[in-house]
Amino acid sequence: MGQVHGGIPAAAPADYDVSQVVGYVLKQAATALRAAMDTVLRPLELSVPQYACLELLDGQPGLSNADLARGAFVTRQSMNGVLRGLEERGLVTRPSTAPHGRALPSQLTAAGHQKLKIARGVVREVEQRMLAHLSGHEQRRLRRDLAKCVESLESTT
Amino acid sequence: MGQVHGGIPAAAPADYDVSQVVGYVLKQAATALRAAMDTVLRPLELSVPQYACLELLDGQPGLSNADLARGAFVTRQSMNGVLRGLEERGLVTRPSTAPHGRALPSQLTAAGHQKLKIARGVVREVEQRMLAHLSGHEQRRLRRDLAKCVESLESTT
DNA sequence: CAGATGTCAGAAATACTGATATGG
DNA sequence: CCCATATCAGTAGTTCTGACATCT
Repeated sequence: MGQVHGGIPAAAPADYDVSQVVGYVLKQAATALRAAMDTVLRPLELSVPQYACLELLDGQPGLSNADLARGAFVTRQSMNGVLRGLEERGLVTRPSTAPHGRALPSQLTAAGHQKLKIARGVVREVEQRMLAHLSGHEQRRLRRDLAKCVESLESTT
Repeated sequence: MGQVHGGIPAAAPADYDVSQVVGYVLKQAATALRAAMDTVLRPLELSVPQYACLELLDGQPGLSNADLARGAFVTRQSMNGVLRGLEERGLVTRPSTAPHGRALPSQLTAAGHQKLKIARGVVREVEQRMLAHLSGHEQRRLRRDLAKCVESLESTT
């Protein structure tokens, strides 16, 4: 029936085409990336937040639940569930008592590192497919422009 | 405690900084935009999917539920709920019987147009804030690059 | 028949809100 | 006191999955 994407609307006045709005395309890209990551991570029994959690812990061991939640763009409650799942499967360890404040610094186990290594491989393939038609320079430029958008949004929010 | 964003990790080997990955920044930007839109739409009693629905129906009157779901990047089930909410509030009309196939083409009411006019204003402000530090050329370039990413992801999926 | 659509149902993950308690 | 953290509870919106009927 009706076509959402692409060219010329049927009977609409050409005053405002949503698909030409940067924010719309941004959402579209993020959704497509999420779906693609989900597809390749599913065989590994990893959700996107779970993968993000492993990646964050690899880069910065000892992050707290709140840190991980911010880094994976989910709530603390959701990250708590994610962390428990990873802990049950032996990919992550958490101390039962807080060594310093209330924060429980998590760590990757050997199995966690191994799992991440595989996951990172398939996710990198997705990323490379996404950026296939962009040169190295264009990729860095895109990352920089997106970072500018984030900075602008977070400044006066 | 630990810092996720920004500079140099504390004790980690500098082999893979997640915050430098395009996909990560893409997700970050989409999340920030979503949050900002949510903030300004809340006083209007509109969720982001509801606003997207109004915007899509304004651009292409008569879109079906499935069309709207694809355009707003939600499932048909979710869009069904969104549509019912908008219908109850008199912003959208849907025929009770399908004029052609099974599709029920929705339309904006006068109240819907009025609501959209206000919502579009505040959303545009958010968008402009997001793009404040990008020139017109850079904005078009960003949109084009993001569209390339979408195309690449959707091609071989 | 295949394909798209609308609808319903259940399970799961997530978000939002509020509350409580602990530690810096 | 203020703030960040961890945790629990309830509500709600969303996704996913599967299923079924209708129409082209």
